[in-house]
Amino acid sequence: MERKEFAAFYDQQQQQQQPGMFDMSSSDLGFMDLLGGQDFSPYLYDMIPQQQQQQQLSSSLQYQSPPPPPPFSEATSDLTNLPATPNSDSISSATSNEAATDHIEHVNSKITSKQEKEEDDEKSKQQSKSKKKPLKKQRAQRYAFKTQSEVDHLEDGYRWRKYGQKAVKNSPFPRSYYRCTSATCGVKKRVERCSDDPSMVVTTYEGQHTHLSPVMTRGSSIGMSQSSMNSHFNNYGSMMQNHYQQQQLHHLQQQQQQQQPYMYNLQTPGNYSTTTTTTSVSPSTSHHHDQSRHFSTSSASPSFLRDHGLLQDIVPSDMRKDE
DNA sequence: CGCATTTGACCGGCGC
DNA sequence: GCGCCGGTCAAATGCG
Repeated sequence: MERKEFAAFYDQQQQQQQPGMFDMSSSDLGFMDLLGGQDFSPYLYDMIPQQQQQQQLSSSLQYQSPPPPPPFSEATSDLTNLPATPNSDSISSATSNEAATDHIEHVNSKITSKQEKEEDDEKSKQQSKSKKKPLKKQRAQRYAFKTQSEVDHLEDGYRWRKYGQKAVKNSPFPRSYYRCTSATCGVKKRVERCSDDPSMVVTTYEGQHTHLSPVMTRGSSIGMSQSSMNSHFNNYGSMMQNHYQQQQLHHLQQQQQQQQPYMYNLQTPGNYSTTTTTTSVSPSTSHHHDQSRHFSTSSASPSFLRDHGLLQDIVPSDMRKDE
């Protein structure tokens, strides 16, 4: 249900047409595909159960969650160069409709060309803007997070410089563009508020940091003790790194098995939480597929993927004592 | 003073 | 070719 909402939201954001047209399975596909399926970018986003959301909203919780920083480039290795994921034909089997798929592919190609252009532009500018050959360049990896938050720009441990803001079509909320302030790091992120649900903030990361988070080496500024913040981000960073590797691993397995997308849940309980839960969620609320297939939560999975509640996200698996 | 933000201009892709 | 749109630039401004 939540994913459907998000897919519809994204659809509106992108094209303002056919809202609510996707069914569950195509929604899942659509989102994954739109945002990163082609270049094998795992997309993480919030999938808070609706009941829980409503509870949070009605109780007017000051609910903020720092979106997790993308993994460092070292963590991805050459797995990022995997071939494009063939998704539309293999996943949209059950109830997806072709119009949605076409639309998704269209938008996806749009994104591709845009990104290629941006990267080309950046290169050509750096090289004294002489001639620019449209070299095929690999897309930067992108990660989208949907987060319930009252503030637009969430702390994630990195320092960002805002370089633009644009009005979003059919949305009263603007989209902000940020770049990582680190000189050698070209990571960007976009932050926009969901027009359908103003309490939700969509953060899209593009690229991977080539450096450690500043809060790993310095203090933080969001009301935590330095030790707890360092602990949080260190653990979290390593978790995400592991997580990311696992995603890629499982993606490979999934491609071989059934090429199913996987979904994650990112949500943060509590006020300006210092914890972020990342749990596996079966795609399409798993109508017709073996849940363990999408994200190996079974015994075959690493221990950090087992359900330890919040603990699994805060304490690295090798520091926990599994009962 | 150095850095971050704001904001209008600009650019290129795309659809008509 | 034109207009729309998403994304970026960069000068002006703000702030500690």
